[in-house]
Order: sequence, then C-alpha cells, then structure tokens
Amino acid sequence: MAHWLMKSEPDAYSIDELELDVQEPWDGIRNYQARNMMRDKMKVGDDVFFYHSSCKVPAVVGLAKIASAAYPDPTQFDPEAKYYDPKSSPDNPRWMLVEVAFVRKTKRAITLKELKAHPGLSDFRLNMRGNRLSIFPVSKEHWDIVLSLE
DNA sequence: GCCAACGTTGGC
DNA sequence: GCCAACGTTGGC
Repeated sequence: MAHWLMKSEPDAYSIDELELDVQEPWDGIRNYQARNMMRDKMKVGDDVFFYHSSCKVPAVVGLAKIASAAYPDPTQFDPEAKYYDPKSSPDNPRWMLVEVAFVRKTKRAITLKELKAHPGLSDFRLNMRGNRLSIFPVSKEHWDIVLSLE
C-alpha cells in the first residue's frame, strides 16, 4: 500500500469540500509526472495526505484514500472548462485523473513550518527547494513522522 | 506582489 | 535537438 501527498489550493478545493462531497474526481492535473503517477502507480485504497497550498498557512489538513483507478479527465474535452486541452481527444486522451475519498481531517493542521523544522523530514519532498509537483509519493517513514506531529 | 524554480513551447 | 521566452507554482 503506497502513500501519497496531494496538494490543493483551499480557495479552489478544500478538505471541507471533500468532506461534504465524500468522494471526488481529482481533475485538472496537467503535468506529465503527476499524470504518470496517477495512471501507473496509484492503487485503490492508497493513503493520501491532503495538503493546502498557496494559502495563508500551508499545511497537511486531512487524510484521504485513492478511490478509483485512473481514467480520462473529462474536463480536457470540454471547451467551456478551465482545463480544456484542444490537443487531446477522446480516442487519444492526454490527461487522467483518479477519484479521491475523504477519510478524516487531521486533529489540527500540520503546518509546512513544522514539517520543515522536523529533523526527520529534511528529505521530505515538500521541503525540497523548488518543489512544484502537486502529487508525489510519501515514504512510510515520512508518513509516520508527519502523523506523529498531529 | 515578488521572485525562484521549473515545465512547456516554438523558432531555428 | 538546443535554448530563449514565456507561463505556472507556491512560499514568503
């Protein structure tokens, strides 16, 4: 069972919205590395940290699970959609998504500041310079450390 | 709002 | 295939 971190801007989609929706297609990913991980590596039942990015207090705010295999992101075919990709077509889709299910909120927000301060997380991807990938794997070791801060 | 990091695009 | 220009991400 693998572990992941998925970023979302809370203004766009927050952990509270996922709690209400229960399960949601993670659409709008337009990065090949992130797509490949969703398509090739993610399995139903994998654990996910839900992370709020580009906001006042960047932090891990909840837990989720991968709830579907990867399938084509329908927003790429919709000319009205923000994530429309005219170079993609249904017979040859370029972008994939997985569905994500709410598990629980963390007891409190585990802030980026705290994560950066933890000696055991010096090589945690979130703490690395120029980390822009919105989805990445988390080792079991890092997973447990982050949760221990809860 | 600034800026560093990094991905993508397109001309050559 | 190189690389400059440009766009986006995301912390601060």
